[in-house]
Amino acid sequence: MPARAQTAAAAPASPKRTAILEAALARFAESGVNGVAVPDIAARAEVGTGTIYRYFDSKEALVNALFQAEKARIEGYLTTEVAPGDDPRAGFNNFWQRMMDFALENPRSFRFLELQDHRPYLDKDSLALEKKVLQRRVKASQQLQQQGVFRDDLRAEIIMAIVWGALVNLIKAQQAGYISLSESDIEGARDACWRVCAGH
Amino acid sequence: MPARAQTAAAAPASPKRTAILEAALARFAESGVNGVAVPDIAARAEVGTGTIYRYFDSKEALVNALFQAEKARIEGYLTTEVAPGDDPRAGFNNFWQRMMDFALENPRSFRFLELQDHRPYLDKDSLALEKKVLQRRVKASQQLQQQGVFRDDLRAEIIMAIVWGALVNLIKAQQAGYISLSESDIEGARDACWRVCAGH
Amino acid sequence: MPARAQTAAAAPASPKRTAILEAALARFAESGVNGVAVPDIAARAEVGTGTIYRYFDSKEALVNALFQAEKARIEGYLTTEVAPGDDPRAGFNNFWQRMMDFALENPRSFRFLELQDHRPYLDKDSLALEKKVLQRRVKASQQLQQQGVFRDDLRAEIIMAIVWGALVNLIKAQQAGYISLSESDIEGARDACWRVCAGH
Amino acid sequence: MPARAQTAAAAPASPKRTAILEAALARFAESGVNGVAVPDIAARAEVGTGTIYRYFDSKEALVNALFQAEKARIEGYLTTEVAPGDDPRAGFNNFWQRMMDFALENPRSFRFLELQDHRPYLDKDSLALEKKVLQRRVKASQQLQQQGVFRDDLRAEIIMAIVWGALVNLIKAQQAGYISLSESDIEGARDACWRVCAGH
DNA sequence: GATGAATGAGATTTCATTCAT
DNA sequence: TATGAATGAAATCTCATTCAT
Repeated sequence: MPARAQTAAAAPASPKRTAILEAALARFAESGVNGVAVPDIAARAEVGTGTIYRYFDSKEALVNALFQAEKARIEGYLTTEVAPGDDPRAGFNNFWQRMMDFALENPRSFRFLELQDHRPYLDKDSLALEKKVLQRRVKASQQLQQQGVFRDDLRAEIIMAIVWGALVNLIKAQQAGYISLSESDIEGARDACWRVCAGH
Repeated sequence: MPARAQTAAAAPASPKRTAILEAALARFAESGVNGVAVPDIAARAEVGTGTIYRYFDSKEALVNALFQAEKARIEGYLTTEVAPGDDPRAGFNNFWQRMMDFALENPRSFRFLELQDHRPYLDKDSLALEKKVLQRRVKASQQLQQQGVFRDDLRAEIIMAIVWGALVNLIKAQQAGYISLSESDIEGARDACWRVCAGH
Repeated sequence: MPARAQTAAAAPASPKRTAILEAALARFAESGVNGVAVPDIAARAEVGTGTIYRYFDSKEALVNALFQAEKARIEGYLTTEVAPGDDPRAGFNNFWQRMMDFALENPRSFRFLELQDHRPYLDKDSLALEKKVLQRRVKASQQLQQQGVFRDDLRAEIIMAIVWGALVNLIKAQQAGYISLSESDIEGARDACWRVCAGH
Repeated sequence: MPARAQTAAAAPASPKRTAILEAALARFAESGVNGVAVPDIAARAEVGTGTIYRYFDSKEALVNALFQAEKARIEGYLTTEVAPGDDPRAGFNNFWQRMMDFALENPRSFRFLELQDHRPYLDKDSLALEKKVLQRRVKASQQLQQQGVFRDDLRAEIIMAIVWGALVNLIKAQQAGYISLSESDIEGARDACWRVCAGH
């Protein structure tokens, strides 16, 4: 059996299960979790309504499984092994570009994760996962501070919150049609955020 | 205290109406728009269910009235007359502090506005108001660019999106309990964002 | 105190009471009893909602009072003293014309009485009144049979049901816009109904 | 037995759908459309409340479907092919008898159709159907006039309105318990109505 | 007496979930 | 295992009636 990216919950992959998760993502991204009825998802996944309940205990469970899967997906996309000698600035640029690429290639995933209406559905595991992901990012920032790359007059959590908030808001503004990001906009924003992180 | 903007919709204030809006804000901030039934709001406002429908045509209309009122409130809070000779850096610091104060004093308002699950309820007026508010902020940024205060190698929309996104995410992280912002955190974050805006 | 036409229930006349009954008639004729809310009637009568409940115990009581008043009105309109020597054919023509005139002059009264959606509201008194009115008409037919004017191979009730049904349906068809009744249509219909009643 | 007209709306028959329509007819005939709540119908049909909404978009849609079905049913019952050589008087007698039979066999259908409180619910299709049915009857009368069977000093619409009004009122009076129709009453009424139609 | 804002029981409708096939 | 028709609890909304002013 091939090694498989660990999905958050130990859940057997299967074509139907995958189809359901994809359909749910598509519909949730369009209309929000509350705006989508379970039979809608079934129709989009081309399975029977009851089949969804064979793979997920409830709509809530489906939302959580999807949340955890997408959270894992974006994390997998963003995470890179950093070798000791790598140029930190190039690493930051790389991270920035990956995130932009992810949002461009997976707009539905991005929308679903940033749409906040799944929040009342999230269970302990999902919330724990979210916390873990945040902590991992904070830890990375702290390392960069210790290496003298990031300025240390600002707590790592604060740096992270600023950069992540900026990044997410740029993408949301673009998806909402408020702005359109050119290559140079993206680079300019990236450099501006670098000024947030990096010392004088 | 900042000048208060005129309440968005031309609706006669009345104690019951006010109580309903307050109750709705409290409940929506807690559980999301979709997680709150109209009788819940009525109970919290200590009015009959039917009374809500005397003041608002529907739950949707209530959400829109609340959205517009809170949007106007935060705008009123943030907006200041800028005299030509004012120090731009002090103005930025002032803006930053006002926003932090607003979030501290009106956590429910902030949560409601940033909770995205009202989006499917928003009508043309609400969306237009949101756009107007954004445009006003962009215009302010453009002026600062023209005055040579903000760097001009980054479009004003981009600057705005970064700073606003950062600000909102800091507050959300605090409200979610992920971080706790001290005075110096707030000042540090403010200065970091100033580095986003201001030239070299 | 002036002599006053006996309203079915012993109810004190008063300007407000009259205004309420008129408003109710107007609105019921437009939208049906079920399609009209009590505050609508109050608005049309230019009185407070509560005032209606000073004059009538309930919406049901109002419907009954109106039913009885209008039933009495149409009866008063149709009833004539018949002197022994009067020409029976002229009497019939007269009755026919009165009914047509009534429907023309009081379209709302006619519509309300023929609209059937008040039926579930009617109380014992209203139903008794309706029965009494019918019996009076049957009795008149019987007298005409005894006088040899109406044919006696058909029970008086049957004759009445036919003529009244025809008359009402003609007026309803006109009010619904299905037909438009000219003078000669009315006379032709009258003569056709005379053929129902009169012998050989 | 008369040829049955195609069910008005192109809706797939199904046991549940049929049960719902039957239950609705029974309850509406008893208490009027406004006097019956949807769960009442569901209980009578022995289905869940939600099931009604699987088959009909709304209570209004259910009323219209029922109206159209019953209108089609009575039309199918009344309509016969007339061969050129048929005796017109026998045809009239036959029509009369069919209508009486229908009312006897389908008292609820008759009551529902004559109860006017469905009127505010009727949609364009239902009103168009009603008009079509009326026009068909008028046309039949006109043909009889052209054949010299019906007198031509009275417009066909007027003849129809009289005869139909008489017929309906007889049945209503019987259903209301005001009169009881014997065989000879029915024949006498029929012959009286023939005198309305037929010449000289 | 007159008012009309307030009420809450009850109506219509939705949708997450079940279960017979 | 897969299905989707059926369900009924719960949501939104209406309106006859009350009662403090």
